Amino acid sequence: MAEQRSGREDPHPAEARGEGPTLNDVARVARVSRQTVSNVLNAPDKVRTETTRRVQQAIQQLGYRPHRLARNLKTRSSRMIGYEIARSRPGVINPVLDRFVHALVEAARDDGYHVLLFTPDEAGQIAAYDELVGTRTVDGFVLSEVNYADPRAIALQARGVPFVTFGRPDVPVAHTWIDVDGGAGVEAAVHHLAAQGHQRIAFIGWPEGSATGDRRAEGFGRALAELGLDHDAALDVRVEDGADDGAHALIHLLHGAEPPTAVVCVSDTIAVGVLRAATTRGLAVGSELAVAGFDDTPVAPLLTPQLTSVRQPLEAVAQRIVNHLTDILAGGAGKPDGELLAPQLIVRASTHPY
Amino acid sequence: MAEQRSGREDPHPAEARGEGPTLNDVARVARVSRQTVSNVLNAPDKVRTETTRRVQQAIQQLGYRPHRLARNLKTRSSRMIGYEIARSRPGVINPVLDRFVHALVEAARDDGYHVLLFTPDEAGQIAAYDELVGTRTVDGFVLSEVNYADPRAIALQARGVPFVTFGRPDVPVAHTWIDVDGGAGVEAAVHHLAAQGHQRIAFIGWPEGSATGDRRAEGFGRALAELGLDHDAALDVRVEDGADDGAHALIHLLHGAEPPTAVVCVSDTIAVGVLRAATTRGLAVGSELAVAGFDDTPVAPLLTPQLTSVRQPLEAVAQRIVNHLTDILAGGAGKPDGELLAPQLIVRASTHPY
DNA sequence: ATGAAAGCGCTAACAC
DNA sequence: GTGTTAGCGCTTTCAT
Repeated sequence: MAEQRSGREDPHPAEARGEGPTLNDVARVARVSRQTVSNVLNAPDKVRTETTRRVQQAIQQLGYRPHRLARNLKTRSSRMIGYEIARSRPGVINPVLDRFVHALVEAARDDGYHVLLFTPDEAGQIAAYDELVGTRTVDGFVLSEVNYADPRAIALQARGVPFVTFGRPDVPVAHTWIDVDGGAGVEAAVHHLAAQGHQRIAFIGWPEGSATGDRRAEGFGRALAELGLDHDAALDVRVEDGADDGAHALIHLLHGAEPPTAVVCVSDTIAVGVLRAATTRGLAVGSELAVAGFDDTPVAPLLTPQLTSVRQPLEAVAQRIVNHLTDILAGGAGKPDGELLAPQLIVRASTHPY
Repeated sequence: MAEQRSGREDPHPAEARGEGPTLNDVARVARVSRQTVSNVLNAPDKVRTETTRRVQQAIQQLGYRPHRLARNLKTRSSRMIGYEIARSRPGVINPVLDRFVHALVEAARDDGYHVLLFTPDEAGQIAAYDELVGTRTVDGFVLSEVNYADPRAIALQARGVPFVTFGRPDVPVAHTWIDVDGGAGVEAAVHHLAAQGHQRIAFIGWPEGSATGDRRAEGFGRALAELGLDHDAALDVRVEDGADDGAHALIHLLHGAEPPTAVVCVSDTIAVGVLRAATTRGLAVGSELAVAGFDDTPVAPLLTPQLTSVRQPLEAVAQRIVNHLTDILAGGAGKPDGELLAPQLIVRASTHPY
């Protein structure tokens, strides 16, 4: 027998649909209206304690969970953060993925967001970002490995899409960023080596043009100046990011008129090559030649000797990035802002003379 | 002046809302109904060419993109695949994250899905899966590193949630899985070593109880049997997954009555330790002691000497997993099914006598 | 404090 | 082929 009109009763109770229970089901069981249930969930102080209790119980009993899509459609937000996962390059130890992404996911979760991974297709990198924004699949982005004039940052900026970068722009602050002071990391390594008595300290960096690499290189120059050491151009070399490149660089350095007794590398990958070349040449790493790397990748403690390396506080970076981004998404924007975090030198046997 | 009533005209054109254009806007511009626009997008053959053209042009002109949330709410699917990202353990090289996750994202994208990353909170691992399913945030899951009687697989199975695993269950097929034949990988390594003339070949595996580890160990026994070699219990040891553990294991092996001339390791992490211990003892790896690892992690080619290792076809695994999962999600289920892929031995200097 | 009504943007039935 | 009519499950005015 049909109801006396009036749609009071939900014509499609959950059980009948083979789906989970809805707000309606909860409301019916708790004998309140839908909105009251919604209020219990989203504005608890608007509801009387007794009512709240009854609703909570109904929720419990039915195993109700709000339908995220429905909520998001109404709210006009996906509560999703996009992160582009880079293709892994063979022969290069990805310094970021493992720790950083996990930290990102954890931080996002604590702020009520999820992380959506994506990777560009033939349509191109920017198109991938546009697609995600256009379909409102994500609310904002986290960019890592940003470089000077990063095309992604420029595009997102132009479109007014919220994002925070891991890495800072060169222009005066235009968007919010978090970065690790790579220069300070190299500085710390050089000071550490000088404290061990080293006078001829070399730096093997990346070719000019990468923001990250250039700033680390600057730290090298700064440290030498602070220590009153000569900045010998012959001891400041640039190679691609590969172990073989590092090995060749070391051999080249050793062939110089006044070879270095210590080497700071811009990456662990390069340091691996340096270690190998040194060992091959019969140099005792640690005592005869000190070597430091950068990023403290998982292999650093596994090498022989264990590699001294500059560790980035990736967990803190991820945490701050998510905090800033969720702030922006919550509308509590404030001006774009930057934050520079300090890295930490992890000293191991490769820079110990004993 | 107000419209003559009748809601024919959308009272909220896109420009007025500061949001992107909607189906309505496109329909208005193309002078067709909403439904026709929807058909152009979802059932092109239902629409006349001429109409299609006009609609396409309107879409173009407005820069329209379907609102994913709205579509998903209607279709009752999120087109999202959940993947639990494991916390990175220090000192262990994660063999999976980098290549596998990227491949997963790429494969999912090609099938019209996105990958959502998550990690459990205090509520517990299974609770995290339940939450995602309950809120209908994801349509299904990919599980990696599954073990015997994996609690996640059991829980999802019980709830009827679609999922595919990387790794196979021990019980007769209950769900769809893809796996790499680890035993065959170890077998290949042993055969390769035997071909080099080695007779005393050792295996350093993980403690019993891990599906992956046990199967790799079985491959060792199988290979010895095939080669007619003795399965000397003293040459078949089990340690935790760490470089130090590998180093200790090798030292222990070398102290035996009849030490091995070759060692196959269940992981690259262990192999790193073996390499280190061998070098420390003055053993020439390659000629005096051959060493093989497993997983061909990014460090394998960076070690000295370069490490022979068994490489898993992670890209193919991801591809197959996503294909199966999207099939299931599309309703074209079929019976649960398994697929075993062959790994490939990458031979490098650590097992070469010259 | 609670309830009724409206509608987010889309697709699925069903008419025409 | 195309348009009309209903919602998907939720939140948000606005009454009460």
